[in-house]
Amino acid sequence: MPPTPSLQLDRFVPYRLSVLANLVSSAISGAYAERYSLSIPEWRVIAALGEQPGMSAADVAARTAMDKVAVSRAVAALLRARRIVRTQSRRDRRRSVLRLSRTGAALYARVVPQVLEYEAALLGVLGRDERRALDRLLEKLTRRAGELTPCIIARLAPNAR
Amino acid sequence: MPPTPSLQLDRFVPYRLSVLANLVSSAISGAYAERYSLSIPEWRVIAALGEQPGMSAADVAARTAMDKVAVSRAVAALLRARRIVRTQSRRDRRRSVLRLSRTGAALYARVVPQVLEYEAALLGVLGRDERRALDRLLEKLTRRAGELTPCIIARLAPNAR
DNA sequence: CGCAAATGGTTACAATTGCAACCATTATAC
DNA sequence: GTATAATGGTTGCAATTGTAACCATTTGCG
Repeated sequence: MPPTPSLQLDRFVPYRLSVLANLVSSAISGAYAERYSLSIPEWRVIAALGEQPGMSAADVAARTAMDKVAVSRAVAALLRARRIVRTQSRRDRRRSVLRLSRTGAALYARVVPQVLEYEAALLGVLGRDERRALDRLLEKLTRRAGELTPCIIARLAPNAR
Repeated sequence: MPPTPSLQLDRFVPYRLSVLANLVSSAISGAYAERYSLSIPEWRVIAALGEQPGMSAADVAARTAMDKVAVSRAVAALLRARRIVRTQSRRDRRRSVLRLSRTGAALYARVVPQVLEYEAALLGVLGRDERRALDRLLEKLTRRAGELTPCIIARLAPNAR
């Protein structure tokens, strides 16, 4: 009987999740990074705007779970490359209104099928029921992780902001 | 019929995996980072050595899916803090032999229950069958992602090293 | 109204990270 | 055997990233 409850790394779900997510992320970014010189945050912004045009930077950040600084930098790079265009909201002059440019939309249209193809290849090992189970598990775990995180932060840093 | 097969970010498994893994990782690191001033790579090295003492840096890298540079730096920091000790392999004088120091082992013993507790809380939303399903899915997807990654790399960068 | 607080967004600076080059040692080929 | 390649590990440098501070605008409230 070990004095410490034993931790087996490759039975440990957080670790396994991290390894899997990293594998998948780097494979996906391989599908556009070099080819179109597009960083991961830049791609995320493009993906968000391709799905729902007209969002502000803050909307994009919320939508993609990115940091607002990361969004700001990605937006700056995409503007420089003329892959998106930015206007100002009339109602709230702080808010930007972001859209894909023609170039950006073309890029989006080229990359989307590739990443979907990757996803299909990945999920190809799963049967219909397994996919449904995966969907459900991701949903449940993400919700629970979201509930757990602020609480842990509060517990460990009760004085935080 | 859209000209582009549509990408819905929150139906897209790679994206969902990444969000979940980030949530979980930051929650976990919250359990030791501040408290023991231990970075994520440092904790990974500790965890690997706690589970299997005597590994070399390369072994640790393989075991934890970390970059060898990251391991090297984490090892340097842990040596400075006297949380691990390093000797040299007699048979191969390039290889290091790493072990937790008494301090490191104590740290390990204190952190392990916390991270296990977090894992238990996370998995608490799942029933027995769901946990089994999760285990199986993680295994299948990780294996598949591993198979897919080199192939994609090869396809996109046929001239790579 | 008028002031404090909140929000959107950017910038500066420091800390992390990744990549390539490197040294030392060991394995392989001739 | 020696030359060459491969492996273990570290370091330097550049790029990425996170944090905090900041400006502008808007919101909430007395």
